Order: sequence, then structure tokens, then C-alpha cells
Amino acid sequence: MDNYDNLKLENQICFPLYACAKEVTRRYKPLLDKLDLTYTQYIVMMVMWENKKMNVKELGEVLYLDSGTLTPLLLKLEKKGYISRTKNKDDARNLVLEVTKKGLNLRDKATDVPQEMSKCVKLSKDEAITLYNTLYKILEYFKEEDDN
Amino acid sequence: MDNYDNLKLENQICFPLYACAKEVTRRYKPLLDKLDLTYTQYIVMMVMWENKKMNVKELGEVLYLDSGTLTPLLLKLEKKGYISRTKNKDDARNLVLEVTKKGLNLRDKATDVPQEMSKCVKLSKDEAITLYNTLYKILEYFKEEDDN
DNA sequence: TATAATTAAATTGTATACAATTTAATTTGA
DNA sequence: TCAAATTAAATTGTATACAATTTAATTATA
Repeated sequence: MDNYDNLKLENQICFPLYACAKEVTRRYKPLLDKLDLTYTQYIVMMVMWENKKMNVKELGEVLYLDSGTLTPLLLKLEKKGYISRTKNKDDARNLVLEVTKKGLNLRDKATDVPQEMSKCVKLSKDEAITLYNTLYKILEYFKEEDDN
Repeated sequence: MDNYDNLKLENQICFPLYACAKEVTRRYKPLLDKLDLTYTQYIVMMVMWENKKMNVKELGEVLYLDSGTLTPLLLKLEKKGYISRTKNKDDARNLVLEVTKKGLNLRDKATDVPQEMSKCVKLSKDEAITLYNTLYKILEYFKEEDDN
């Protein structure tokens, strides 16, 4: 035990979080390659499949991403034909994102992905639920903070 | 409950992991700006402070990063004067990384960072320990898998 | 021992991330 | 009402990440 103990990698909570997130998303790659999606594109499509229609700001709030990340990514999804991007007539500052038919078809090809991935993270049901709750607890606290 | 329930964002374990890691590291920025370090540079320095001397491969194994990420990052840390990069005489394929005096001085300026950050993630001691253990359980499983 | 196989870093190319700024559109309030 | 403030996306610039390939050095083996 020395004065620098706090600075040891093994004493950080941030590092396993960082590494784990990175390794988990990396393991999605082979599954998502079949859908021609990256991980970030996949979570964008997940939100779009559920909401069908939303603007960039709403999408960003759900995913904790800003327009700097989303704008180029959405252009790629549009190019692939999975979403459409059109200006809102009532307020031209808003960009309306909608899933296309091709985007909806993709959903059927993606149904196996979550199960395949859950095989990869070998936790008990209880452990997974506790992890899930703890992570959302942190995220919700951050969200409150950001509102202030 | 429909056939697409598995594909809902809220039913994924990967997403809170991804978002949480991202938000936590983002919150390091103001603290690390004072040290002229990015988050990844910070965890590299943490490992270097502890080990004083190692090569790129060893560093990459500890941090789950490859040379494609580390090579340019280490060049920046060298440019800032925090580490030195020299070829190993016995095996010129290895690059020996060493903390410099300036790099060691930086350690003293960094001692507050972990405590400041832990204030940011408001979990009970028990919750934090459980989270830590679960994340390392996943990581260790991945490591085993990669060895095969 | 000369070539093949292996290994460690570096390089290349693509895709995020995000802070900070800019642009364009809308809303506010003096 | 009209300039100021605000808002939503887009843009700019910097820094990761990582797969795939290349380069250079070392080791293994026929």
C-alpha cells in the first residue's frame, strides 16, 4: 500500500467498464456484418424500428449521442436505404427520420442477433439483471445531472 | 409483447454498458484536461506508472488495445515527454516503453483524479464492488476465449 | 544454413465520438 | 415588429478503435 494505490488500474471502476463495453461491441461485429451494420448503426436501427419516426435530437437523447456522431451515420443509413431523412415542414430545423421498407425488412434478419449475443456474455439471470439495474442507475443519475 | 421484443433497446444489456462507459469516460475530460491527457492516454500512463517499463504488446494485453490504437497514442505521449520509446537491443521487434521523469512527476498531479471521479459515479460500496466483480467476470471469460 | 513460419509494431482504411463552432430556422421580448 | 436569443443540424478538428495488411526481425525446421 503506497500513496499511489488509488492510481492503480486494478482499483478503477472505469476501466473494466470501458474495456467490457469495447469487447462486447467488438463481439457483435461478425453478427452485424451479415446485416451490413456497425454496432452504432445497429442501435440506431433498434430505436428506429421501435419508434418508426423521430428527429435527430430525440434519437441522440435516447442513445447519448450528438449530431456530430449521428449526422454522418444517418447519411450512411440513408445511403444503404434503411432510413429516410426529410426536413420537417412545420419546423425546418428538425430533420425527420423514418424507417423505410428495406429498413423494416432488415428487422426480420436481425431477430437472432440479441440471442446470439447473449450467449457470448455468460452471466446468470440474476447477475445480468443486477448489472443492468446498476448501469441504468448510473445513467439515470447522469441524465438528472445533465438536466441541471 | 411482440416478436420483436428481443430487439428493443431497453432489453439489451450491451446498450447501458456502451452508454455508461462512454458517459463515464466523457466525465473524466475536465479532470484530465488539466494533465493534458485524454482518457486512453490516462489509462496508458496508469499502467506505465505501475510497471515503469514494458513493451507495446504487454501494454495492449492489459488494456485490450492493439498496436493500431497504441502506436499513434504512444507517439503522442513521447512527444509530450511522458514516456520514452526505444528498440529492445536483444529483440528489435520489441519496443521498450519507459516512464520519464516528467512522466513520473505527472503522477503526483494525477493523485486526485480517481477520488474526484468516484464522486461522479454515485453507487454504494456494495453496488460498486458487485459491478466491478461482474465486469471482470465478463472480461476474464473473454480472455479465456481469446486464448483458445 | 537457407527458407519458411512466426512474431511485434507500424501502417492503412473505415467508423465512431465529441467539443466547439457555424449555419439556418424559429421564437422571444423590448 | 424586428433585432436578440434560442434551437436543431451540420461542420470542423482531434482522438480513438479495430480489422486487415505490411514491414522488419527472429525462430524453427527441412
